[in-house]
Amino acid sequence: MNDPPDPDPPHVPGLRPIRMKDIAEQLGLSQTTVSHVLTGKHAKFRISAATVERVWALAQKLGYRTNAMAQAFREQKSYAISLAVEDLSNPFWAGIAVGAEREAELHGYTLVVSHLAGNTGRLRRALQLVHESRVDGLIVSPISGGDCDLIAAHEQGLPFVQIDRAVPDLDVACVRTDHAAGSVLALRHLLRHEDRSLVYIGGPLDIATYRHRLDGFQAELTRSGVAAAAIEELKEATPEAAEARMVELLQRLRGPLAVYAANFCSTVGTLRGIRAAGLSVPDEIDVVGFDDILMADLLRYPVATVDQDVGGIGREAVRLLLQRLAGAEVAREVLLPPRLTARTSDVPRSEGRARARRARRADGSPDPSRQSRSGGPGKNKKSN
Amino acid sequence: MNDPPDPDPPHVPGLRPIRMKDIAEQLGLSQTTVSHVLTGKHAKFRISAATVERVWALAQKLGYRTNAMAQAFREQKSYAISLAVEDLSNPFWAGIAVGAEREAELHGYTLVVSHLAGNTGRLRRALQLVHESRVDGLIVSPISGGDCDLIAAHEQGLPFVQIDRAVPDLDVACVRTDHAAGSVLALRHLLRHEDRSLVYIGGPLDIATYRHRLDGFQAELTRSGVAAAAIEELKEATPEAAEARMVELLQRLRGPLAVYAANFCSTVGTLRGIRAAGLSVPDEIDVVGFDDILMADLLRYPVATVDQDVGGIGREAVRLLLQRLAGAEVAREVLLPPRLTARTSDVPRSEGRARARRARRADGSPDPSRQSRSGGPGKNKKSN
DNA sequence: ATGAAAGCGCTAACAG
DNA sequence: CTGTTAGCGCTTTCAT
Repeated sequence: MNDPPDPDPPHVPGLRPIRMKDIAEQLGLSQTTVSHVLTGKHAKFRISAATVERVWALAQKLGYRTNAMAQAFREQKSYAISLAVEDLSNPFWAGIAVGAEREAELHGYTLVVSHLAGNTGRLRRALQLVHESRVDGLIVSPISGGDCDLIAAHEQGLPFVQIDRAVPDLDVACVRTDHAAGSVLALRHLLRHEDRSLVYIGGPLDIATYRHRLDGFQAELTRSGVAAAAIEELKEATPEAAEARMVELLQRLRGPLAVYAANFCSTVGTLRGIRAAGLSVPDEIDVVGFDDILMADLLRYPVATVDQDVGGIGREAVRLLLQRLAGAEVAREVLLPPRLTARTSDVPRSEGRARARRARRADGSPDPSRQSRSGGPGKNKKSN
Repeated sequence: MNDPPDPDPPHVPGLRPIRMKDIAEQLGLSQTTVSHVLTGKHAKFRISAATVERVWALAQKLGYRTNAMAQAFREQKSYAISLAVEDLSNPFWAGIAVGAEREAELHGYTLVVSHLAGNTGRLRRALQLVHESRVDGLIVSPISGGDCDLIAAHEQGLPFVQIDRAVPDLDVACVRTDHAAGSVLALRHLLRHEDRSLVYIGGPLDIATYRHRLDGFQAELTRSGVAAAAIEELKEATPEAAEARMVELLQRLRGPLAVYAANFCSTVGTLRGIRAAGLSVPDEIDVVGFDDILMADLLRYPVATVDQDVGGIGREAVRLLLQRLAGAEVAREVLLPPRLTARTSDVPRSEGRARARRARRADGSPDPSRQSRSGGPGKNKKSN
């Protein structure tokens, strides 16, 4: 329509992005030369400094942006990776996403997220993204029922890495917390008091995660030459189950206890059971939980927790995936060390205050304090 | 290298995806015809049923997948949108991401996430993604210091929508909770007892969100013909500030109270202050908080909360963005109604149990109960 | 030191 | 009903 009356469009805002061709034409150069300059290969092609300068200047003036779609098409690389997790709204997975996004960005990659919600259909769609080259590779946390899909995907050579959980007998890298090491931390912490009966309470042992935690606990017991008063396996990892079991346990067991509640829900249930029994933590019963996730801050229970390096899981998963995309052989398993966070009193101070800050809402207001804790990308705001 | 000795590769797994051309050649058809069939336009072009069938069969057999990059390049549409939020690891934003991802997927779009962490550099990179056509549009929650970047982006015609917060005087759609309506819910709930002094405690009023909440509260006060005993504006929205204020308040005010703690941190602080004073909720003091976010479940405080429809914010933001990308005029502001969740006792039951389930870790174990609550996409698992 | 040309996989306008 | 052709923006030989 109105093409002829528009022979010199300097920078009309939303209309038609600038292409290399545009720059070339206005400069009386070939598009090739512009490409050489703009992709930083002017040295290699010995473009004259003057030309380089002119191209740069005009590109700047016109607001040239490389067209990522054309580039992706040309190179057959989308520069995007996908993260498919069970439940993005869960702080555990969200933390992984944060770490992954950070690392991906560092390498010029974009992070696409998929919320699987236990749905194998969604898992298949996530795998599709790779097949369709919408993303170059996938980071996935295996969900129940999806094992065969992942096995098939691997046979087709589809590039992915697993996180948190590994499909049995599948030769694909997995990044997760070293749960056994976490149990070692927990036990050593509990062993700082003498003469306490040791209790382990955790989730069902057919789940590999819980198996690892108990194994680590028992191995360290052996090494320490001590015995546990009770090993409690819950049939269901819920606060209710843990609370019930704890109440029951407190009737059986005498004397001061040291409890390792080996997962989040067990921790909550354990604390409730203890409170219901009218006992105090940590004076009468000491508790170490697993996974922090805001809880300790909000409840202000003086419990120590074994915290997973969720950001690290995301970060390492991305690194592994990118290595694999680059054709390198990668580790079969990457274990990240957890850390133990001790909390001393009911009154938040120092570290406690830092944690409180993480739960605070900013909502547009400047955040006065902003320094990383332990390298993790886990700064939080906005909780109202 | 070994190209000649491989003239007929049926479906070698990871090697070279099948193109339309491959199908066309093997069938002695033109690539165009294959395209017509595979894109479902065979009716329009009146392709013979036999041909359609042959193409379909071979595509199936060869495992043809449309190459999204080529398609994106051709159509100049990436079929990806970006969600840039302050802090992905915060359940509020993560919930929005879940809702957004669901809606995006429904429309064949992919969701790219960016974790801004209050960093304007990251915001600019998020805007870059659109400039570079890596994504078609952006959903962004304005962060402090980023207003000018967003204003500039809008002037350049870059397609985006805002969530939760709106840059003042910027004519760009914003999707957020109807905070004022939330306050109405809160006040009506508190007014169910007679003879209670009403207290409002909330964050600083230079933040629009908190302003809206107080405005809604006061408007409803007027409509109800009642007066508040105290309107408390905290300088900082932290649990510590709220607790201190509450302690102070409890010394000043006599008689049964009904408190509206208008944001999450205020709620936590308020409850702590009340507990510190040895008073009981809700018998001596009734409390309505703002934003659920696991708290009520873990703390089992019998407080009601005004909960935001976080999934809905994500969903509507995507809808608006896609409409705008389709060239439609869109609403300037979309307000989502919050809902009030009442909790009656200390013992979790019915709804309480459903909430508990959300906080539970599945980790590979099958999830027995799986039905949506109130249309929101917020099924949760994995918290250990 | 610069340019011409081909092609990545797909779609669409236009012929037959 | 099916095929020919051109082109999306960019990179990359290969010439000059």
